[in-house]
Amino acid sequence: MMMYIEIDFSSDEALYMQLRNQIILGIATSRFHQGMSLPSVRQMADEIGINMHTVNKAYNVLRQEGFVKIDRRHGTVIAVDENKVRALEEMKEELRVIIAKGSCKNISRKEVYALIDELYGEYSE
Amino acid sequence: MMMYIEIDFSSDEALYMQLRNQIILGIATSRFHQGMSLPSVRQMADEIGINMHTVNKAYNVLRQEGFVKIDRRHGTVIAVDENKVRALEEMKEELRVIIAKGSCKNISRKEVYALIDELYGEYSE
DNA sequence: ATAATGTTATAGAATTATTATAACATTTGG
DNA sequence: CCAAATGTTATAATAATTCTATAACATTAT
Repeated sequence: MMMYIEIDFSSDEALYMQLRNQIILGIATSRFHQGMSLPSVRQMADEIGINMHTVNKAYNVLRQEGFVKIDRRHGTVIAVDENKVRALEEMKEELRVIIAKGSCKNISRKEVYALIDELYGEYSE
Repeated sequence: MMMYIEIDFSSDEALYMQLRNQIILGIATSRFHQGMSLPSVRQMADEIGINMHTVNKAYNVLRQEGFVKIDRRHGTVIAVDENKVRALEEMKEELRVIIAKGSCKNISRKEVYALIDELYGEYSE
């Protein structure tokens, strides 16, 4: 099954992080849904032209972050763990410097709201 | 002049990025203001116990991002370049995966607004 | 049984991050 | 004018991370 994952080999972002991001974006846009199996590490590696271990690393990051469950029987399956408290804490830390940067550049709260709305528009609802 | 920069040597984040972040946070919280000189690369390196070149790297990233100007005469000086269009574009890209992650975890737009408000509260205004 | 799964181990190459010296031209301060 | 300080550049070495390459393993699906 084709996943149509886009990897930019000239990017400075690590391949396993690009893959991790693509899968998170895929879940957010409902291309990937709860219970759906991801290709095996070997299939995914073949499809996008990278090494098996790089895929494995991405899958394990996703497991650590509560986006998939990895089971010997069914491979890697989308399974979003909704620990909202933890997710909110993580988001706050991830936003800290980004918002500081915006504040320095005189970006208002409402302008950030608008960006949030744009992005939420691209995702669910 | 003491800058009270906090570096975590056990963090997985690169030292030069930690320093870059601390300075951006310092500007956002008005600890550092427009026109203020940062310590020379050698002084800063001594103060926080890292190498001169690592500081130099951080300063050059900050210059690239429009937070300081580096002048042979006055050293490195806080000078925020307010290219708002560019800043908004950068912020949108930085938010993309973070918001996708939140959307997966059922974090609502309003909950993100609240986080933004909390963080803006820590900064200017 | 055969094939496919994730996992583990080992090894090597490539890139990045960090430190260490040293030197340079320029500019500041006494 | 002279000494000290500035950012910059060069070179080198070490460490850590990233990515690839094989190979093998136990478990599970068909």
